[in-house]
Amino acid sequence: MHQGPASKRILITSALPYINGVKHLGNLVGSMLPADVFARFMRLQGHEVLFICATDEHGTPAELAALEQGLDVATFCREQHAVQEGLAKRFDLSFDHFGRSSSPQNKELTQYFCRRLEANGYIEERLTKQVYSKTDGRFLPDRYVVGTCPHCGNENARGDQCEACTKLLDPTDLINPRSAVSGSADLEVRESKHLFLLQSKFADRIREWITDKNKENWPKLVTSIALKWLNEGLHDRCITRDLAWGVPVDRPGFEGKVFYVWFDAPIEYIAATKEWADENPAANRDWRSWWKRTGDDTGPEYYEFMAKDNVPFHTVSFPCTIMGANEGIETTGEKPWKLVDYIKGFNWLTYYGGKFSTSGKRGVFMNDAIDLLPSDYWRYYLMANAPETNDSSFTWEHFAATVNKDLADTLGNFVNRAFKLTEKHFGCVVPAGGEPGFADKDLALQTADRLREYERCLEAMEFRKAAQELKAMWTLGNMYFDRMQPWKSIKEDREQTACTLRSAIGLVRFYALCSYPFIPGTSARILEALGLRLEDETWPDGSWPHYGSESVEGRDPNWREGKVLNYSRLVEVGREFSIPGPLFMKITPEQLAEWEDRFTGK
RNA sequence: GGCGGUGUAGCUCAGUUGGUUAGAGCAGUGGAAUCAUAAUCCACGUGUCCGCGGUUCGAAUCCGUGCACCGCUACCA
Repeated sequence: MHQGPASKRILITSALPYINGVKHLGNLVGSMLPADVFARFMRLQGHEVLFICATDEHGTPAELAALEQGLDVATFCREQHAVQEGLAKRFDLSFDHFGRSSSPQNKELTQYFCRRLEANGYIEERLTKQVYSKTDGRFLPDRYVVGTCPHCGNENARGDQCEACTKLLDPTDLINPRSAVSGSADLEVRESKHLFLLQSKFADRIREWITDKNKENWPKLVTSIALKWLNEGLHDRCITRDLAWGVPVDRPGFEGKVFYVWFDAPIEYIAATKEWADENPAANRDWRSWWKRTGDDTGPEYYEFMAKDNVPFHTVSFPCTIMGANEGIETTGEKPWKLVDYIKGFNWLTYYGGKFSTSGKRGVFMNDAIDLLPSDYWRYYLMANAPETNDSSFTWEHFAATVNKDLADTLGNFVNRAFKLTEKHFGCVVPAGGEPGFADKDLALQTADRLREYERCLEAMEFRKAAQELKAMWTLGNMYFDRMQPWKSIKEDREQTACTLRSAIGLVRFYALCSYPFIPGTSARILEALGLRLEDETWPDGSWPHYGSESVEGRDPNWREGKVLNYSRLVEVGREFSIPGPLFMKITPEQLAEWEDRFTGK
């Protein structure tokens, strides 16, 4: 892939999947997958992209999951990281680096940010009271203390809230409190010293930042969640915990304490970039250049992808960390750290209208999905139905219908009929002869309009609409076939038919490239059938063979220089191809029934 | 309890600042075609825009209210 002259630097991060267990399709479509589609689009356009993700490894759930499996937490995390990295590969998630929040780099940077914040007066020591379980030998987060609700008598109320009567609770409100970890009732309240980040001091600055002009094109979901937090009043936030697993607090009197997972997790975006640089010293990767503003220049464009549960931490908490650390940073000879330029937030993907649930094993998980079907099936379906402006519902019926109709029947079948028909009459060689006529130019113009809209949608990260445009472009190929009827014209005009089939094969190459962000595996298969390599390809634009303005001018009010591609010249005459066979297998009614049954929906 | 979101065609969803006969895809019905994975293409929408009330020349859109579902409520992440 070539880097164009107008090349931009684009930093993309996906919300970090939590280490605890395999992620489900909702997690995938909410951050990692759309970020990947965007990264692939931008790379193919010739921009310099750095795409960062990592596992979020700290926190109580990781410790407890390790305990349950009889592993020490470090081993557990190492294993689970490998599992998630393997799944990311199988879904063709093209991270430049898939890091770990437990890395030394993150330890170093987390401690650094805390020091910067303290230097600027944003850190305060406070005494807190917390429940300690002697049997478990640990402090318990509020919701890991269970007992009888004083309001409704529910015997399994959690220490933060009773789920039966929805009343908010303190762990000390509970009658007969016990540990959710061991069931032990041997609990006591102990005092503990902790660090607080004085977020309340940032309220005005965060509000100003979130409401400035540049945020007007952010998803409404994102700004409204941020404003909700601001309107409720920013609380100072405890950023340390009495746990063994995490980034240690490097401060006298804080031995045995670690930073709160939500403090160190976003910093891992930066730390993972350093991991990426450190893993290949010979490449001289300048990780700071991705995270620093440089003089008047604001540095790279930075995009974050996440589901709505993550939005507060990326619109409020992490920006506080960055803003607080940046104060007076010039005096240390350092440049300021970058704030995010665009947050793409997603709603929930539901499973038959209900919640995907890891603990309840409800829904479809990445490992199960990828064992059933190749990644492109999932990638296309999920992005075409991404929960962008609203929650959206996964059902097996809908999934099967989409795969069968769009991928197998519209795209797969078009590619197959183009290859098969050419083979039948000319062999597996791109045929010579003929000249494009009215219908060819009509196809080119219509496709150009679709392509322009498709590009606009992808740039704007409107993935659902982008998928619609993509499918519409595939349909134009089928329409072209039905209009030209090469199976009929071959009997009267072999030259003209050669041109038609050559154009169809040109369309095939075109589809391989423009579909690449969504279905990279299929793109690769198509290009391979044509004897082409992705590394040599570019986004279909003016550098591709196109009609000169005189050819179509006067007929088209939407004429745009260099964008109306001449499909009869997209693949050169005489090039040999192979027939890849069906690109997509249809999902049968039997499979559908079996999967619905196995993944207990409804 | 508080806050927020959602409720649009059988299904999944779009509907920019209120502006003519409310949209797309799928499903369904009819037709054309037969190169292809029985795949394609064309045509076809009488929808109390959740209910009620209000503002307005005009409301799916704004306001009030009721109902239903969902989420968050800061120590799960």
